Amino acid sequence: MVVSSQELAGGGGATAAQVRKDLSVFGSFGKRGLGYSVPELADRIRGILGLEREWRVALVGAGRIGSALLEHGGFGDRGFSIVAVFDVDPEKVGRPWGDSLVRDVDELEDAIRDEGVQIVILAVPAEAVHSVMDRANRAGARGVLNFAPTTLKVPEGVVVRDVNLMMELEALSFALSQGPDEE
Amino acid sequence: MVVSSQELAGGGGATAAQVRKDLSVFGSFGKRGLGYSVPELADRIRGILGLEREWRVALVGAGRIGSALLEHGGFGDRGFSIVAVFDVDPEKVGRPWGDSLVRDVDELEDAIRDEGVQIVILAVPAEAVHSVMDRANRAGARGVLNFAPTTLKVPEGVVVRDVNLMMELEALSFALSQGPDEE
DNA sequence: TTGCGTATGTGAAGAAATTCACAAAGCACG
DNA sequence: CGTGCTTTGTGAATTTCTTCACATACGCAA
Repeated sequence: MVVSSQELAGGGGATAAQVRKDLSVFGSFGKRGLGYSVPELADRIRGILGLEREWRVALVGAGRIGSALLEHGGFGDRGFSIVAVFDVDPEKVGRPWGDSLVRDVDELEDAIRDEGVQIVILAVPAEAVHSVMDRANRAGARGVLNFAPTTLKVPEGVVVRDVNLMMELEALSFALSQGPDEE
Repeated sequence: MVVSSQELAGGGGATAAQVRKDLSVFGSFGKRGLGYSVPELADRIRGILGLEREWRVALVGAGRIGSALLEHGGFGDRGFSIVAVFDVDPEKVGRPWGDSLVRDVDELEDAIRDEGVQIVILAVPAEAVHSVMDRANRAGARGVLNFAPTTLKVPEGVVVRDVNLMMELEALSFALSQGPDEE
């Protein structure tokens, strides 16, 4: 099974040349006159994205966002293991969560160290984000997926991705305001 | 109260020149030697983003993602009104949801037309996304916020934003794999 | 093995975005 | 009013990203 840069481009919103150039950054694994072998391409991309290894993930905040993540599932398949879940609420601490139990957020540092957590998902209120993140970083976590509407100031070497629903809606609002009917 | 481009840049990850150039696209509202008046700037930005008007939003999929949205709140304050919630599950239809009730997804087109919905939030399984989106578009919705892991092919004039948690994690994975320890 | 059709990989050209750098403009103070 | 200090707004320079275009390489068939 084989796929051309043309086809790859068709799926997303890119051009064939774009696809080829992007892939070429990581080496040249395509057969001229033929295209890219799908299994090989998939392997290469997994390697590039670092999905070959297992990533150990901690979820902080056992609220709805956390539930939504759990429901979605499919993380394990892609190499992301949620190894611990934390909350401040004594009501929630001790309750079952997937395969494990919700732990008190006080145990965060220890757990990160003990479990070798590299990535922390922050599903906590904006006020709490900074302190949690600092503690997670100090304990050795270097990746953060942040759902709170805050711009984080992070230490060197820490990578943050923000998911901000309000911003997404605002982007829609902007795009629609520019639309043909409006201007 | 006044703020300089320098300060604005400090908050996010941009430079002062960047901020000034971006703002200048939409006109020049800043006082030389002084900076930008915060209230005026806020007003202008609201205007640019189209947040002055009310946007009418429908949520399709009364699952955890929907709950997370509801919990988050603050939409009304920013001009986004969730005017209807839909689901296929007969269990869920008829249940209360915020101020309203969950409606059957069969009513989608009618409701969009009747309520003047412009934006649809898709929190449904990947398989269902296309059919729901097509119907929403046909009924007049022009903005889509999609949580399903699918690349949507959309008609002219429709704006889509994707929120894909797996991709965010993969981006973290990639960034961490490039990190100082690794290469 | 030679020739043909196809699709990659990549320099070079072109477009877009970012940064630089500075004139013009406002405020404060005497 | 004039001098000095500050910060905008914006052309020009620079960097980054995208597209073009074509030589190169592969498969296949005869």
